[in-house]
Amino acid sequence: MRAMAQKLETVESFSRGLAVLRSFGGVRSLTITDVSDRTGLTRAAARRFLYTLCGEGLARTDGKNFELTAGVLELGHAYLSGMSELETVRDILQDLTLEIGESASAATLDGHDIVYVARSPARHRIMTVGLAVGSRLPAHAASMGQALLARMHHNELEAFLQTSPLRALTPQTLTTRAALKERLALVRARGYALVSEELEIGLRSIAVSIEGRPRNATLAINLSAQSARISEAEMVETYLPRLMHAARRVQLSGG
Amino acid sequence: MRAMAQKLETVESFSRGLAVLRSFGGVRSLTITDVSDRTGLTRAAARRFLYTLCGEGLARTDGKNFELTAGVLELGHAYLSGMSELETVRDILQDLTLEIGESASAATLDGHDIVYVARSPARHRIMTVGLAVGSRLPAHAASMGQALLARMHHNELEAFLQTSPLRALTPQTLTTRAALKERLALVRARGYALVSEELEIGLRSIAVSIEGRPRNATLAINLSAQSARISEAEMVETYLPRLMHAARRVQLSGG
DNA sequence: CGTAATTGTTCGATAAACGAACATCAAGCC
DNA sequence: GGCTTGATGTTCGTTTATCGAACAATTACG
Repeated sequence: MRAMAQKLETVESFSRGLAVLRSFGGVRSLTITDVSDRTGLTRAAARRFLYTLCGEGLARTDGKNFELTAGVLELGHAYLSGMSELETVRDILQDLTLEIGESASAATLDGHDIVYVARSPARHRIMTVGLAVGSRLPAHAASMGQALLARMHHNELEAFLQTSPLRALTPQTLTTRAALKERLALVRARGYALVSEELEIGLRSIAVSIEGRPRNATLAINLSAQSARISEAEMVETYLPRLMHAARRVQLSGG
Repeated sequence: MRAMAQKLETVESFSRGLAVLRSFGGVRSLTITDVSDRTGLTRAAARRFLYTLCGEGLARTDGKNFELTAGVLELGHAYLSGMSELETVRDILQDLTLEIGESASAATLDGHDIVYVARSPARHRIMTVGLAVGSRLPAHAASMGQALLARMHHNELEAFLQTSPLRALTPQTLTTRAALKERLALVRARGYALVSEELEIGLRSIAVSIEGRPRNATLAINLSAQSARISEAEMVETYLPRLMHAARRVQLSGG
């Protein structure tokens, strides 16, 4: 798609503006010069885009510092509100959490990452970084990522592997194409992805993909737990049946 | 802020692009002509912006229909990730839900709406429309909205009332400035906002705002229940103490 | 099949966006 | 306090990015 953009007319100022919006990631407040540094735009350009965001109600300024407003969430909401099945997915995930006492999530693939689209957290946090809708994690190291990659057509998967860094997050992360391909073959054979300590030390999760969805709207759901609390065998034995039942419910709901 | 934009240099193409992005709200898939109709842009302009979104990985197309991708969530995430206190807020809301068995939420004001920034849903859904982070509701009819409006400075509140439609969502909604002002005075005097069936028939909720936050970063939390399950008096007696305790925890956490 | 309407696209013209230069502010030193 | 230097914010003539009218392609209907 990025290659495609080379041949078709686009609006460069829109891209630049989006870069300005993204430059707020992780920080609350930025000056014109901060944004200029983060985006590579001139201060004059950064200023114009920031004032545009303010004019749209997406940012505010005290004259020196700029902050995004909650109105920005409306942009993400444009995507979520187009997914009519998402309410049902949330309810089903919540049932899972009540039943099992562990966090349940749904994610889709975007580039080399999974993106969380729904979450039902358990009371006890198990990852060092809190996850929310919109959070991204490297697909190769995440159970939902592997479940979705396993379903990709061969050419698509090759393209993914050619361009994905396969970064090591822990000593357990699969960082070679051969290792990941072997794992994905196993995922395909078993019908689920089980990931232990590849994403984070102490984290184990199991995922399945939702069948019957269009190729460009794939979705996976998972359950995560601390690896000290449950063995792989036990996760398969006690979590997997319920997870597959939930997946079936999502599928039957038109999800 | 919108008036301010008249005097300052902005990038009109960025605004137009954002309008294209927003035009996907509520639908999954749009053609060039659909977007043109929804935004008032020419088909040629709509096409350029759509292809820009595709080039940024925020949309994809089969050559005819365009859909947003999950990458759009990254834009909303730019706002959420700048709120360092949000993880703690989520945890605290979840404690509330576990304790009481009802949905707990946090929201901020944006224009005439509240915008949900965190949610801990109860198992039983109580509103006809599911809420998620990024969901917006009219502030005047929502308990968190009233809690936040009650804390506004006089001039600010007057400006809000001058421009807000005060739309009736139910026969109980407060739709006159006088009625709303009277309610807000009561909210101020009591220290909490109690809203019954003003937002939706069958829905009762109680909210408090978080003290000690900067004027432009106000936050409120609430508990919602079916009005048939709990009376106003009982909500005040059993929910309010816990809600205020949670608010205190949020405040002390730097939230 | 032929016609009309609708939808998607091209490219010369225009005006929107650009950034170099200027103005203002802040910090440090005497 | 005054002066100098460096950093930050802004202005406006110039440039080029974006524009939409007109054309091409596709679809729908009789």
